[in-house]
Amino acid sequence: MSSKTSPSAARKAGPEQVKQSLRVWLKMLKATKHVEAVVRENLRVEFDTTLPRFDVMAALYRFEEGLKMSELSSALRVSNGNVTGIIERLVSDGSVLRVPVAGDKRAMLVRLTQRGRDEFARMAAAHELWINEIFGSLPVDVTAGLLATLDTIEHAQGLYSEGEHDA
Amino acid sequence: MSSKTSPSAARKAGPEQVKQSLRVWLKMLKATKHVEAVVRENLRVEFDTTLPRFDVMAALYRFEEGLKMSELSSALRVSNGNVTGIIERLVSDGSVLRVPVAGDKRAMLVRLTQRGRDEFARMAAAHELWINEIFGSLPVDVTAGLLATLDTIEHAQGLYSEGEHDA
DNA sequence: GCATGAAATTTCAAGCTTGAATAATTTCCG
DNA sequence: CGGAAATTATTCAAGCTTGAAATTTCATGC
Repeated sequence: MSSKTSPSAARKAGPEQVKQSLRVWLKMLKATKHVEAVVRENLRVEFDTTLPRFDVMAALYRFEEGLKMSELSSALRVSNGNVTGIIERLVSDGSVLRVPVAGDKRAMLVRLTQRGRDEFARMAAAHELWINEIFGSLPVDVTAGLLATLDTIEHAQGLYSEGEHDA
Repeated sequence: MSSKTSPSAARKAGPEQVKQSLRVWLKMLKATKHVEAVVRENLRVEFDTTLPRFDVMAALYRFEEGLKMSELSSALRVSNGNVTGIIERLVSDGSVLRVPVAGDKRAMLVRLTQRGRDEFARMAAAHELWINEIFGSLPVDVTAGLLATLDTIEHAQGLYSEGEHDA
């Protein structure tokens, strides 16, 4: 009768653990969305631009020599077609330049114009302050712990072969 | 000449702190996007649905009696017009029902159909497991610390009068 | 009753995002 | 060389998202 051996019981997640996981995730999501909303709003009001544009410019700022479309989309981890549209608008704004790649007629190199660089430098400076207004109040040991925990999350399940991590 | 008193120096954030804030934020954003991407992909592949739809259904699941469109959009913290489109699609899927509000011809109550409830229950169960796969490996004290830290972030700057917090 | 403003919702234009399909080019190999 | 496969980028349809404008209805005060 009592021969119930419950084979998978050892590795089974308790309902309490599942709930806690969910709770943490929802809070993390909420906090992230909150910060993102602040950044979006500030970008819109102070610089009349958007977060995706900002992200693209940030990537191009870092690679002065320019990036191929495919490099850009994989750096930002978004789809190819996505970047096409954003770059299009940045080009017509005069912030980004397209140059053909020597020796490969398929590829295009995109890079910031000087105007784009100046623009982004101003935005990045403001952005740093916005973020620091939110995160700057955390004690150093807390942010250190947060960094460590977030690292763990990223590597929690090696199911997805993450491409190159940017430094 | 040397009468520079630098009035704001006392409260000035050190460049090291700003950098650390930025580092934490970028990592938090990255981790959140990673988890979100997993959820989106799983919802798409296993249930042929989207995260926004899931979010709407989650809210409606919690309020069995239904919600007004305005209540729904403020619960999800998205724009009014946004919800309209999502509900439209959920209605034509047969997952959501619209009922007029007695005594107010402007308002509409939206609620899950039985089919919608069953659908969501299955999705929610799977969702819990996905999340637990990622967060379940964290030690209890770490998740506790994470929860506390995230709370601090939400309330770091009381610049925005947050509406009602959902429990 | 009636005007005036508030509230609830939809509509709209613009932009973001994805995954799939397409097109052009390059690379690999036989 | 010449064709199959891989790479690069764009196009496309569908859906999400926003803020603003428009619409309808309600509430208030006169």
